[in-house]
Parts: sequence; C-alpha cells; structure tokens
Amino acid sequence: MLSKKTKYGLKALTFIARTGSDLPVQVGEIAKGENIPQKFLESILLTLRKAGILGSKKGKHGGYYLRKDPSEILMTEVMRVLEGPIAMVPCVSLNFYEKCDDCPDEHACSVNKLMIQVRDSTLEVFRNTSLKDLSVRENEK
Amino acid sequence: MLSKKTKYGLKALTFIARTGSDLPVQVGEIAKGENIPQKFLESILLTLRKAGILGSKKGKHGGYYLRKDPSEILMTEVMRVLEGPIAMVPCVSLNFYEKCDDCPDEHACSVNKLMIQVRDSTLEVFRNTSLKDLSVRENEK
DNA sequence: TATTAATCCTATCAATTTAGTAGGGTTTGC
DNA sequence: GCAAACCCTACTAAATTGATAGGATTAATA
Repeated sequence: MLSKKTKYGLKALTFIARTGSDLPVQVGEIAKGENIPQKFLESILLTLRKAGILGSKKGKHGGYYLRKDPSEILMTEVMRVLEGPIAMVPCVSLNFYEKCDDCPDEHACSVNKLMIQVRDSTLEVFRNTSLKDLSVRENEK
Repeated sequence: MLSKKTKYGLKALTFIARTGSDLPVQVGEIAKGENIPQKFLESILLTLRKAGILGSKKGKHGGYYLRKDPSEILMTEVMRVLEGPIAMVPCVSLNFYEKCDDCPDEHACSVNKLMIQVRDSTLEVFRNTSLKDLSVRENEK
C-alpha cells in the first residue's frame, strides 16, 4: 500500500508544478487545494526539501518551489525519498539492499526471482515518468 | 513491502511444488526446510486452503497438497489471497476498488494516473508467472 | 479401541508503523 | 516590530504485523 505521506507528497508536487511558475507556493494553499492536513503536509514538504527536490523561502511570501524543471524530476527519485525502497523485499533492492535472514541462497529463492521481475517492471514505469507527465491535465492532452 | 506472510506462503507453495508429487506435505517439513516458524506457517497454509489453492488431509500422514497443476496456479491469484490488492491505492484496484475520501475527481488525480501504470505493469508480471515458473531451479533451466 | 500424529481454530500479544497533533522556534518582508 | 511564513522536536492513538499459546478435531495404525 502507498502511504498517505507519499500520496500527499505526489499531489503537492503536482500542485506546485501545475502553477507553472517559479514563485514559492505556500503550504496552506496546497493543503487547502488538495485536502491535506496542513501540519502533516509541512513535514512532508520538509522531507522533499531536504532531499533536494524542493527549495524553500522563509518568512512572509515564502513557500516551496521546484529545484528542477518538472520534466527532470523522475518518479524513481520522488518515490525513493517518500516511500523508501521501490523493491518489495530488501534482498532485491538496488538502493537499500539487505540479505534475508531466512534465505540460505538467494539465487535458489523463488520469491527473490519473482520480486526482481516486479522491481524491474515498476522501475521502468518510474524511470519513464516525470513530474511533468503527472502534472499534465487530461483535457490538455 | 512484502509481508512475511506472503513471503512464507510463496516459499511454502514452491516447496510443495518442488516435491513434484501429489502426496500431502506436512507443515513441519516445510517449516524446517524453509526456516519458517511452524505455527505461523500453519495459519498461512490454512488461508491458502480456504482460498482453494491448497487441499489438505488431516490426521496421521496428513498434510497439504496443490489443488491444481503448478502451471495453472498464477501469481495474480496467490498474491491477492496472501497480500491482498495488487494495486498500491484502492482507487485503482480492480478487485478491491474504493474511492479516495480526499480526491474530488479521480481522472484529474496525478497519483491515480501513475498508480494505474504501476498496477498494470505489476499485473502483467503476475499474470505471466505461475508456480511452475517459481519452482524451476536455476540449474534446471 | 487406544494412541499418536497430523490439521484446524480461536485468542492473545509485543513491536512497529502510520497518520497525524501540539507547540513552539526562526526567518523575512513590510 | 510584527505578522506571516517555514522549521523542528516530541508526542500519541490506532492499526498492522508477526508471531505464540493452547487446545479441538480427525484419521491411520498397532
């Protein structure tokens, strides 16, 4: 299951991208527009800023803005920051690898084999989808 | 993350399939062979039996056996029984659909759009993978 | 028919994760 | 200087996970 954190984070990024401007967008505005609890959203945007995806401006007329063009913000990056590993088991994770304590031999493990396939197909979707793709509205296609 | 329940369930099914026989396999044997807590595994196999994937024989010399040929047991079925919805959000689930309480319009939702793609690519892997595929050992390819 | 070995079933539980909330501190524009 | 924004830490209730406990039921066999 996708966490609310990730879901809200994606919606917020889309919201910012859809403004189409470089001016900072305020948390309150996003929270209102996307029905997200403001305090929770604050912590999510902070995570995205610390990961280098968002920039922020403090004080009056402050807010968050994208550090790169939406077309250069790939879902692989966003998902790893918000949701963590893309793989469903650590033993097939590219960025967060960990050995299973039960499995004596990974290459003989049927779960390993299956989850590599799932990882690769999911990865292909994320690699080929940018924030720009997310932010295009249906009626603009 | 894949739950231990699903992981253990897949390993157990693979174990049974690899015996290549129709004779019931005992829980204790599987638990020992795959390093799975026996009591936990019991409850998992029970789930798989109630879902019609496994059959069981009670009493002495009892155990669990596959109800179908491994080539006919698809990962779509197994994963739905053990892990639940394949989709990462209920609003794109084919078998467990639910509307989001926040989203006013699903078709305008960027998360929805992305998660449909993930669902479809994952689904394709599961549809094209049977228990037979899982149970083939590397050196037998 | 008694014993044993297996599945079946319900209940409980500790640890972890999730989805927030609370309460300020800090910075900036006007 | 003050209001409006981000920044940061700590806490918490509810749900889920990964088991464990304890026995009820069933079937083979000696």
